[in-house]
Order: sequence, then C-alpha cells, then structure tokens
Amino acid sequence: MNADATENLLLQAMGAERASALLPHFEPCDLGLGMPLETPGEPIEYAYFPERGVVSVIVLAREGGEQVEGGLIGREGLTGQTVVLGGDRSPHLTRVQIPGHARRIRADRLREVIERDHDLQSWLLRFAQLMSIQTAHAALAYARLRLEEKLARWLLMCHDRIESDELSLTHEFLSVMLGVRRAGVTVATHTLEGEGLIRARRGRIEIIDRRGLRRVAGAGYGTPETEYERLIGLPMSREDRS
Amino acid sequence: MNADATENLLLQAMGAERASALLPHFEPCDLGLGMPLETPGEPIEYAYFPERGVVSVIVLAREGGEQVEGGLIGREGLTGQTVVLGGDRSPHLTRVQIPGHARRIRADRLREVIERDHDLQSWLLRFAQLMSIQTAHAALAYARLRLEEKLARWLLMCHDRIESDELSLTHEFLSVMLGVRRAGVTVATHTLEGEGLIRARRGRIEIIDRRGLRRVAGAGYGTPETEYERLIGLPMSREDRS
DNA sequence: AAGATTTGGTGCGTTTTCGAACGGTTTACA
DNA sequence: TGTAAACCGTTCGAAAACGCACCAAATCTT
Repeated sequence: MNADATENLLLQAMGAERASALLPHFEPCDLGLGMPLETPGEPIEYAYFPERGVVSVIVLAREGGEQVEGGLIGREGLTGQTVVLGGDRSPHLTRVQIPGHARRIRADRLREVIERDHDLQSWLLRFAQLMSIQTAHAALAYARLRLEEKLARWLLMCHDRIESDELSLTHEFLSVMLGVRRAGVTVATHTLEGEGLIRARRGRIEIIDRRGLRRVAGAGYGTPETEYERLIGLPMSREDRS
Repeated sequence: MNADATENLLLQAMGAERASALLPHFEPCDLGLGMPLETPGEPIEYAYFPERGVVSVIVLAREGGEQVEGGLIGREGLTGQTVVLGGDRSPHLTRVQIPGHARRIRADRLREVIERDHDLQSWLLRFAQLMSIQTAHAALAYARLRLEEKLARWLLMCHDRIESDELSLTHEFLSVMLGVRRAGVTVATHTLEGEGLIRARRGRIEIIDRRGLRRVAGAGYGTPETEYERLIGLPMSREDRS
C-alpha cells in the first residue's frame, strides 16, 4: 500500500514520505450510512481518512435533543481532530451522511505516530485549523443566511466532496442538518429547482448549476474552501479543479 | 517574572515549569477597547494571554460586511490559535471587547518555543480544542436559540471572564455580537430585566441572577464550560468556583 | 450652559420561519 | 401483489425577528 494508492486528498497532498508513517497502520473500512464514527463523551477509537462518502460532525445540546451540523468531512481530510489535538474524546457526534469507504487508523496508533513525527503532526494540525474555520463559517451561516441560502451552501459543500452530481438524501435529513423545519426544506428546494439550479426527485437531489448555487449562497460559501487551497495546496471547490 | 505572578488562568493551570519556557518572552500589554489583535488575512504578530478584559473572535463574510462572534477569550486562555496550530494568519478578526491587559509573546517566538517544547505545545493545543468546541456551540446557538436565549448565553459567557458583575456595553454593540437587530436587543434586555435577572442602565448591564440566566439560556450554555474543566482542570463557570 | 452626539425606547408593517397537521405518492418488503 | 412505511407537497395560523423610522433621554463637548 502506498500513498498513490489512496484517494484521500490530504494523504496525497502531504506526499508519500510523510504519509508513509501512517500507511502501515491503516485498515480499509466501509462507511455505512448513519454509522457513528465518534460518539459524544466516549473515547475515540479510530481516525478515518475518507476516500469516498461524506461524514459530518454534529453538535449536540446537552439536553433537549437540539442539534446542528458543525462541519463536513470528505476525502479532503480526516475525522478525529480531537485526537490530533491531543484529546481522547469530544462532545460532538460524528457520523456517516453519505456512504463510502475510508482508511482508518486506531487512535492510539495515531497518537504514537504523531508523537514521533512532528512534521506529520503539523500537517494534520493544518487540517484541524481548516475544520475550525469551517465551523466558524457554519456559525455565520446559521446566524445570517436564509433557509434557501443555507441549503445552497450545504449542497455546494457536499458536492465538493463527492464524485457525481447526484446526492441521495431526503428533505427530512436536510432539515436536521440545517437545523430547520422539514417543510421549509421542501419549499427552498422548489425555489432552487424553479431557478433551474437543481433537480429534485424523491430522496435525491441533482446539482445542475453550481454557479447559480454559488450566487444564491453568496458570501456564505467560499472562505473555508479558499483557505483549504492556501493551506493544503489543492483546490477544494469543484469549479477550481482542472 | 514567574507563573504565579500572572493572572492568566491557563498559565496558572499549566504549572510554573511548563510556563517557564514562555515567561522570558512575555511583555505586558494593555488591551484597549476595540483594539485589533489579529487582522484577517494578515500575519499574526502576537499571541495574547489576557489577564483582564475580554477579546472576541469575529467571523467575517468575504463580502457584504456580515459578521458574527465565533468565540470569546478571557483570562482562561490565549489568542492566536492559528499560530499554535502552525499557521501564520487566519480569516477571522480578533478584537478587544472589554478593555484590560495581557501578556503577549511574538508569534515567531511562540512558534520556536512550541517547536522545542512539545509538552507545552500539547497544553496549548488543548485550549485550541476548547475554542473549537466553543465555536461549534456558537453555531448551535445561532441556529436554534431565540434572541433572548442568545443574549442570556452571551452575558453568562462574558460574566465568566470578568471580575465584576457589571458589563460596559451598548445595545448596538450586543446586536453586532449576536448578529441581530439593535431594537431586538432592547426588547430582550427588558424581558430579562423584567424577570429580575439583570439590571440595565445606559451603556451598562449588571448581572443579578446567574441561575436565572442559565435557566433562560437552557442547553445553549454549559458544554464548553464543562469541557474546560475536564481538560484544563479549573472551573470555567462562575458558580462552580469556590 | 448650549448644542451635538450617543444611546435607548417604541411603534409600525413585512418577511421569514415555525409548528402542526393532513393527504397523496412513491418505494420497500412481506 | 398488496400493505406498510417513508417521503413529499401543501395548508393554516402564529411566532419571531426584521427594516425602518422617529423621538426622548442621557452624556459629551466646547
């Protein structure tokens, strides 16, 4: 197994030499829909480097069951920020939103490797910085964007992290991610569809016009993606690729 | 200058030995109201360990001037997460919201010290983890709390970081922090005052009943504070102190 | 002391989103 | 193939927050 063999962009970007400290510890792993990768308050077992599929970090209220999405992770990064930062558990829930597969490494192994290889550590910290920026902009989005804009933002972010133009997800699901009403998602979806930006079928949304979605999302989309390119050296946003 | 001489809680909590690597590089520094400690997109010059006063990290939209507060930092921590994570600049704005004073260290010095002393680095990373949790819960607050609840949450967080029970701030200021209308703050303030939780005078809010504010803030307050205690070993929330 | 400025209080109508509910359609599976 | 479940579309009134605008009171300036 070598670095070129993985489809994880972060591993590619750090180069074969840096990645080589991790490779022996990887095991391939399916990411099944809904699978919890980290459970709030419990020790983190593995860090996952997705190669396909999308995972999200879900912020939970202590009580009352309120929740919103704090960030998305796909093949551009890894889960387990907490471990990279030296912790062993986090108050958030991390779960698979779009199925795929990953390479994973045991948390204790990752700690050992990081401890020995500070060059590698600093690469992983760079991604932790990106997640922090992403979460900060999620806060901005929740505070200032309208439902329709939040939806456009989420679709763009998700689109960046998958291959196809089609997302398998329900309105119910989106409503939880965006922290809004299910019926609200239905309406916003219609608006976007009416403008020809997406096409929605039952349990499925197809991205038709990224530019248009960016126009709708406005300033809600872009900063974390720009920072990714600056820090990692690979374009994050789809239209910036080849 | 030794660690006991500082009023910064993080420096106290890490112990004199760990802090000793930083102390020679510190210079005292006033934190004047409105002073920018980090400017978006520009190299960070100093990391600040506040001893009095409160600083906030402000998340900016690329255009349109929208902004919200991503997190608060007082004497329980330090600014310059980005530097601790190995970066040199961030897209956020960090500025003084409540005047006070701090010890500061040049960013490049901090980088050197961290590079040499990994035990110290891991302490500082621990606080980076806390800021990340705080921002995540800010996102939750913006998404799910009502104005009045957001206000209660903000007052509690600020109260934790100062000595007195009195805050010098205007409705206008709060409206920007919370990402809401100025008139909305006025109304919410009246509600809280009507319940006897605070007392508001021109440009000034006095905290009367913390318990009551916690009841209003509900699940919007608490998680980052609990985590602080778990990770740093000192109580963050006021009512948990002696 | 007079005037300018900042800050707070209030009252519109409007927009956005909510909560709850119902019914129809598609899909899954027994 | 039929029945149950999941999903979507739509409706209703209500709540929350908005933008805007105006005035009063407190404070600062000179």
